[in-house]
Amino acid sequence: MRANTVYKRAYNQCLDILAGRPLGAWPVSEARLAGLLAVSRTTVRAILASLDEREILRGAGGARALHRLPDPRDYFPDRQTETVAQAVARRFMQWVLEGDCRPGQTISALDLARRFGTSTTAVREYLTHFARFGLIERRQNSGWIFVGVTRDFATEIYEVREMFELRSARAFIALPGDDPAWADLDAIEREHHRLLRDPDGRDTDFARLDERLHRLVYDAARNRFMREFYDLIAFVFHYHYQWNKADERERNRVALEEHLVYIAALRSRDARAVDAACRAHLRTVRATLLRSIGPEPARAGVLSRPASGPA
Amino acid sequence: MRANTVYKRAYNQCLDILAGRPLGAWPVSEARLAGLLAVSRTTVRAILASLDEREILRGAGGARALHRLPDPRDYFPDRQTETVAQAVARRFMQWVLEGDCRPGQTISALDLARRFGTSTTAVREYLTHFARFGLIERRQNSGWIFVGVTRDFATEIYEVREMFELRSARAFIALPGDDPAWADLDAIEREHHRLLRDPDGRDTDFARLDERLHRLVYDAARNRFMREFYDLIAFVFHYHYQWNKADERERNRVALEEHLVYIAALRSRDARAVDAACRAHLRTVRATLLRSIGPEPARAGVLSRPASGPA
DNA sequence: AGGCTGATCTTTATGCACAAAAAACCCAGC
DNA sequence: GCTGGGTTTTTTGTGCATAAAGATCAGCCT
Repeated sequence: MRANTVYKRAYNQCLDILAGRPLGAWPVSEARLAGLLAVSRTTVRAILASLDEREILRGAGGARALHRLPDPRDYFPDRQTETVAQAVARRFMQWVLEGDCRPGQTISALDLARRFGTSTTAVREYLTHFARFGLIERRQNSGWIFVGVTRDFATEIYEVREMFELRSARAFIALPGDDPAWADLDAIEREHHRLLRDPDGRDTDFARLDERLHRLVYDAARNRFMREFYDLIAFVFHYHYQWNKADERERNRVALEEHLVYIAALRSRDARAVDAACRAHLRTVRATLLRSIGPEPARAGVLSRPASGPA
Repeated sequence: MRANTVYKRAYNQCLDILAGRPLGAWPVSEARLAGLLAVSRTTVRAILASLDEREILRGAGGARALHRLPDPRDYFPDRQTETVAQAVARRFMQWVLEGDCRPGQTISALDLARRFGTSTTAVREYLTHFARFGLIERRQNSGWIFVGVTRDFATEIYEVREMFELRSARAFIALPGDDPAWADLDAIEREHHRLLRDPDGRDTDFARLDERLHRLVYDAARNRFMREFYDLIAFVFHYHYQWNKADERERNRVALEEHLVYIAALRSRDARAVDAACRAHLRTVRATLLRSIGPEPARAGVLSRPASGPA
């Protein structure tokens, strides 16, 4: 049976709104509340009915009034406000990143469904969606194969990334001076200096900042294909990041320095300098990734072994 | 209930094999037959049992013998050998190309399921898969929207296409002289001359030849992301081709001429000439596409007005 | 030994029917 | 034109049946 997560999320959100209100009249129409919570009126009615039953609200229509303030026990726990699809996505990522999953390994949808406590349909839906990244492949009537980030995969992705990012950087320096992207760039630069001064931040601080900078550049291209491609890059980055903790501190420092050169080049609007800084940085990043993957095992053992049957 | 299309397809294929055999001994092991038909031994066993029941085969193991030749009535009709997934894909394409679908229109999975005579699950699976092209978008808890080939979409796709194709063409001219791609290129060139001499071929002849040439170039990049991107280009090309029949003959002639220049440049291995020819051709193609889309209605009505299709 | 065959058994993918959640629709009354 | 009530449709998710793949094993022939 389908879970009513939309209702619960919207209900919680509604409590937040009410929490800041004085007791008494609160004449908000169903339609207006629906717009506010970004849900349908059907859901709003369910919420109002529930609030009425709990005697938080009273009356109807223009005569609706806030009767008592909500307290923490009125809220639904966070766990219950997550869609099944979201839960599957989260748990799959977690499962992959925990490393139970090696390149060339087969993935059983049924097994994942049991692991995640959902139906196979939910898992299947996620896998078909995730397959767009090319990290998993479907074997007809058989199952899924985790391709993983092989050496070829990494090389190919970085070939495309270089093209896209150079192009985007060119578009970036062509942005008008009053474009909000420039302010974002300033903020990002400040964060870089902060992180360089205090390198003891959490692991994810650098990763997040890195993504923020590159996405900002990518967005300048105003091209949905380039933008979407960055989703893949980001995943590969995080995936690889999880696996290669060696020299992490030093690597991050180098990357931050390169970013600062890149940022300065962007601000100078000198196309040649931008190209150089971008190329240099991407070369470093690619080298790091390839090093963490290690040498390819003679091109044979990746896909040939698990394919014992006629597939 | 799951349909046994794999079995039926393999069964038909098996009849084909038997049709060319003399009556008498036919000692082919189950495992070998499984490899031959590219199915599991479980399916082979079902096929053998069926052939035995119909008295086409007799005996077992080394003593298996062909008792009578199969006749046309033994075959399963083609209609039944198609997977549900394949059927949905085919019928969706047909539905889109028939033009029941305008940019900005919502798509109901339930409606499609009824139309195609399948379950909603099959349709959903296909839609999530097809969404990778960006031609349709999912609205959470609501449905799908057919984005279609808008002016922005076309501009963005061609920006990427130019990057990819220039890169691929560069890779192409770096191929060793004995690479089979050169022979393919020769064959494609001959087809071009044939089509120019006899322009009364079927509509799809040109489309197919165009795809063959461009895919050949793309493959030279040895990059899965570029290769996959061509799937999208091909779809957009066919989609648009369906809608713009004006000046078709003349457009095709121009394209064929440009292709010949492109091919000559590739064979000359002159990077500059290749760039020029490739750029010139892509400019033409993009202009054609944009003309067929028509002017964008002031950036506002894209999603609000269901009218103003690509025709 | 070791690979092949045929038989039996187990597991997984595929596809559908169905239930509830949530959106979308219609409509009278103000 | 907005409000709120009732109704219809669609999406989301689950459970389940069957097709098909995969695993296991005893016998048999080199």
